[in-house]
Amino acid sequence: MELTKNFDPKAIEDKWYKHWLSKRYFSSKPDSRPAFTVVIPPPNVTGVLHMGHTLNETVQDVLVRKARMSGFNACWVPGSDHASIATEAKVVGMLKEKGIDKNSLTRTEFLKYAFEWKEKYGGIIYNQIERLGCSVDWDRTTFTMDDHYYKAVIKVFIDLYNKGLIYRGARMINWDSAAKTALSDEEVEYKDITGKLYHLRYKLDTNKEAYINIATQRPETIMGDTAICVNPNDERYAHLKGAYAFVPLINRRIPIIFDDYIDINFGTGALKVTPAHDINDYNLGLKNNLEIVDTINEDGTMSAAAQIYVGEDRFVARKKIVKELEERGFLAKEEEYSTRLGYSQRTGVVVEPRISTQWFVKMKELAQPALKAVVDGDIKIHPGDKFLATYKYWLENVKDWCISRQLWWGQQIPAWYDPEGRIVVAETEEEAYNKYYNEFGDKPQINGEIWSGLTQDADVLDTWFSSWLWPTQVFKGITEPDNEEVKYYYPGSVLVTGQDIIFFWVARMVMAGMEYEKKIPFKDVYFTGMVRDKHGRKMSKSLGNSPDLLELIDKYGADAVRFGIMVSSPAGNDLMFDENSLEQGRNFNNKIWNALKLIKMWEGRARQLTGIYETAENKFALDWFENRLYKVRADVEILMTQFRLSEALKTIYSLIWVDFCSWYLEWIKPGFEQPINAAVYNKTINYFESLLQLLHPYMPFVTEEIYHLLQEQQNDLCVKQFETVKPIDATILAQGELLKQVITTIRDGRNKNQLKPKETITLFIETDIKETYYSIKDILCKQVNADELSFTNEALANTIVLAVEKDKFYIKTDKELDSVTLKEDLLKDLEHQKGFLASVEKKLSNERFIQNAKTDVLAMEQKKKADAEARIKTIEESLSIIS
RNA sequence: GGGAGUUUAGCUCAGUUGGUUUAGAGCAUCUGCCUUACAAGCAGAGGGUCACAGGUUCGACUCCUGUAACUCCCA
Repeated sequence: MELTKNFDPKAIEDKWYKHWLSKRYFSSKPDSRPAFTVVIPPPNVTGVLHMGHTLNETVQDVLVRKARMSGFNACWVPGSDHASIATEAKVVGMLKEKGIDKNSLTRTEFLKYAFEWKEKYGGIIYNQIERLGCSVDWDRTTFTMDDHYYKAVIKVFIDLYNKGLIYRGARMINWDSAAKTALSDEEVEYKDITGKLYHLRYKLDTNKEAYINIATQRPETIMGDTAICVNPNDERYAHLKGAYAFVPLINRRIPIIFDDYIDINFGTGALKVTPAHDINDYNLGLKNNLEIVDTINEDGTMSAAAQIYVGEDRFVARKKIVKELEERGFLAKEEEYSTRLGYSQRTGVVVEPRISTQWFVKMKELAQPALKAVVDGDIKIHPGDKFLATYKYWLENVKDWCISRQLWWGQQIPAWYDPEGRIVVAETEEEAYNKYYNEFGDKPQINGEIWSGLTQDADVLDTWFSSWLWPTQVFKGITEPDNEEVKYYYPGSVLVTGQDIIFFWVARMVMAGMEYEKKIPFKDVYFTGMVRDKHGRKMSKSLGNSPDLLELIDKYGADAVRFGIMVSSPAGNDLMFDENSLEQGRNFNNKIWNALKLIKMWEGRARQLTGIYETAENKFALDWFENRLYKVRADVEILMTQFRLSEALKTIYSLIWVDFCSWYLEWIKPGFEQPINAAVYNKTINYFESLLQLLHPYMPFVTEEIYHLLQEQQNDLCVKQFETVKPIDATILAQGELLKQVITTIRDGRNKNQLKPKETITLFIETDIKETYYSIKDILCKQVNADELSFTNEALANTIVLAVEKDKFYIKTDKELDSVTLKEDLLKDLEHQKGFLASVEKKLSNERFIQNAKTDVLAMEQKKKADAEARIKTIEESLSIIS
């Protein structure tokens, strides 16, 4: 069989993914094995996978594939959420292009368009997950607007309402004037900006010539002013008790009130109170029974109540009002002012504080068990406790959750109102009627006529109000409580997600899990960092620094993308994404491919040759590598349970590239066109298979392909189970290290003396432990291109002298030697060793050290001292024979 | 303003209860090699007063205090 020069990912990725699917390796049914359950953090249907998702999905796939190969029944549930605000905006935009106004449609008609849109674009994400090689159970794909899921959300709403944990009320909420909906506190992002502080003159009615100056950032809201407030301890305003002032431009007469909430030192010390447009003013208003004048419409334009500039956008109105205030002498001064403004996470517009009647979830009660689960350690957060404090803080200071959204795309709130505003909450309209009848007695009468209808709340629920049920409802735990699947798969094993949604999603899932399953939803939470570009900037559409996933896969291959993103992703830290690391992944693919090519060259030459297998160097190489393999297997096992996935990958990478390719294969490599012993060949195949298996969770495609090219296989690597790790022989590992060190030292000596790789040498070893070299001397000769090796008991003149540990090596060659460099190197080493010895001796001559240090530490120091002295002696002897 | 975290080689990071050869890896750099698996490669090398200043200790990258810079969260 002819193998291509380089590995070509394109040729095999699709083939293997289809093969795995056809074997149904990714589909899971409850059985006698322990479950390993992961639910995908549902990306929203409007999007494409960005690099953050790529990191996230890769981490999950590594964990899931590893579990599947380690005796677990691995179940990874894919899906997406409906993203009410974002999707509705896209659908409205799509309709607009078709010349259709949303308001001209009925709710049902609109939803039909929305579902069509979802069918068309919602699959993009799934295709990307597939291309990345993710081993998700596609039969379990769940969408938060599926029928059963919709029912679950409604059921939970009703249940919490009946428990008194959901209420409806008028509150100051965050209003998104572009999406025309309320937002939860978590959906507001604050940014520092430089604004302006306007000092305005309000005429007092005590004296026609007297004014009071107030400072405001929002002059367009003065028409909503219903008071001016000053601090009762502020002497400047003490005389104004009981006084009134007039709002500029509209001349409303408003009282001057006193409250120590006011900061005397801020602005002018006098605050205009606009209860409809500021949360603090709202509270002041409640306290002082002030009127609420709402001057801004839901689309952000000035309302009729504003009296002037009606219909103008709030920011346009601001400019015009400032101009008019200035012209009419009400503007005392303007100053620069740095402040923070809230922006909508979804639409980016400035959030408008607005009084509005909305639905809320009481969070205090739900938060308690969720806090306890993490504090008690039932749920472990990784890495370390980096995010524990954030989680705790939020739950300890949690505020009620505004869950109603003024949209159509989502679960419609199951509340019905009569014309007097009385509420019943029920699953269906019919049930609502019955409930209403039961609750309020006879059918209500309006204007003496029999009343004929209840109206359902037009709003839908926050998308997170459906996502928080994800770990249970993907197994229908809400709609069919205690069913076999939820009993088997819940709680999940690990949740992998970004630290940015710790409140939105993670904390709330724990709440829902504790409330409805009475159990935590997952045992471990692994937070990935944010993906940045190589300059450390956030990836964003506007910067254009976010690469296209499919293009990257086309260019480097899925395995290389997975490698690149995992290798540069230490747990929890931000990841500086750099295409260099993908290149490294591609090179790694190629390295493994070439190891395959080398071994395949031997296939036809593998013969049972008497005596050859049992040569000492073959046996040494085989034993050494076997132990290296076990050592790394054990290390990787530990690293992975600690979620140190990046380190585990680096460890495997180095085992394959350095230990296997650079050392082991060179050691067992037969001479040019020479036969190889069949036993050595077969063991090498087995080692290679183990390496591929170890790497498979990270790079599934290339490993599966090579696994099958190595030899005829009865199974697939994808589901090949790991064998238990055998005990490790530390002695042979140490011997291997010594051998590598000797080889490297001699090669360095060759290099420094400009010996060409092809020039052979004669090597002499002066050592007390000759027997150590018996099993490795043939490897040594091969690796340093020595045609002759012998032992000596004395220093040899006119040779290159090198020292490793207590042993000395003499290289004899025809070439003229660079004794100056040689001497310099030895002197440098001598100096280093002497410095080291001094530091050890200093320790050992300290009485308090002798008294306090543990015996094994003491013994170690004494050994260090003896070793250092021996090395110094070796080096000095070597120096003495260099002319 | 409050809280959390980070600071180790040019870059990205390890360094597990303070002692393990006077700090490790990958990438990048430099030198030499087209050696019959691989130039997307091979062989070798150089590079760090562990942010700064104190303190605890026989001993500090590791523990404590302070300072500085950066990042994130909250108001």
